[in-house]
Amino acid sequence: MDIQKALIVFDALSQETRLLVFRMLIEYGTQGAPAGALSDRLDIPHNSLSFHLKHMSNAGLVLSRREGRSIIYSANFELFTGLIRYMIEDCCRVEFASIREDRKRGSSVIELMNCCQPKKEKRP
Amino acid sequence: MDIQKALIVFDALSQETRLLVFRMLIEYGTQGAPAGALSDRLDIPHNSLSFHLKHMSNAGLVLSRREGRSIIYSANFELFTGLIRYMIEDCCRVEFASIREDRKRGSSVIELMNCCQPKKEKRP
DNA sequence: ATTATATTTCTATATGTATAGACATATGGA
DNA sequence: TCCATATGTCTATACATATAGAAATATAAT
Repeated sequence: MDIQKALIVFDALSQETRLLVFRMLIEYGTQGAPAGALSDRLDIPHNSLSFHLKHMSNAGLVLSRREGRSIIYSANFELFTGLIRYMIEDCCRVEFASIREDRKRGSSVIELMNCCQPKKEKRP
Repeated sequence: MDIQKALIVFDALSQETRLLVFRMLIEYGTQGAPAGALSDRLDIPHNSLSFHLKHMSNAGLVLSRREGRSIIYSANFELFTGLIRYMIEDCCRVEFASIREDRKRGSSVIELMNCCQPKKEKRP
């Protein structure tokens, strides 16, 4: 993940309909759900939803496949976790967040500090 | 962090100038940097930068304080880590990411699964 | 083949956003 | 007070985006 890709993904996540769709797709897991189910559940006209799904698809945030008459969309978890890694590695300081690989478990372990309000020092 | 707040922060991060500014502010740590330093280093007219700093400030992504003639901006790390927590808690499945509190260390520990091939990049 | 279903594409329109010049405000120093 | 410095606000403009009706495409069922 580089900054250009991160911008595209942040943009895809910065619109209410799209974030709602993404969260809903997460419920459906890797199996995904047809566009119509999302359209019905979110009460969004099918053509408007199609516009946003295309936007998310271009950003790589969702994957799609045809099954009969339906097109099944699913969340791209790998891209999403890639964005989280980018945020830790490129947009955080070690004092606030660190990341290390746990190869045995095949995972990245992130430690996020519970920083209180950054202390403002008063000048005499 | 709720969905409305997350949308505002994603939006603030979805524009190149703003993401560059945020990353630069992270370099400066909690101490921050005056608007002019950012304007100079990024070669952006001061009024354009002011527009984006105001945008980021409204989103809560940066904090500011006056020091003499300068206005010092700093990254709001707490908000940023709050967004990461939101992404894990509300936008991920347990199969792909989990979060737990380590109260002794005062931190949240996130485990991100490497869905496919583990990709590791070192920060400079 | 014809029709119904599922979704996308086309189109127009309304709204939001980024940019930068010109001007305004706030502070500190001479 | 006057001036330079640092930053913000106003304004116009160009560009991007969201929305939804209408039409088009692809598939399945009859």
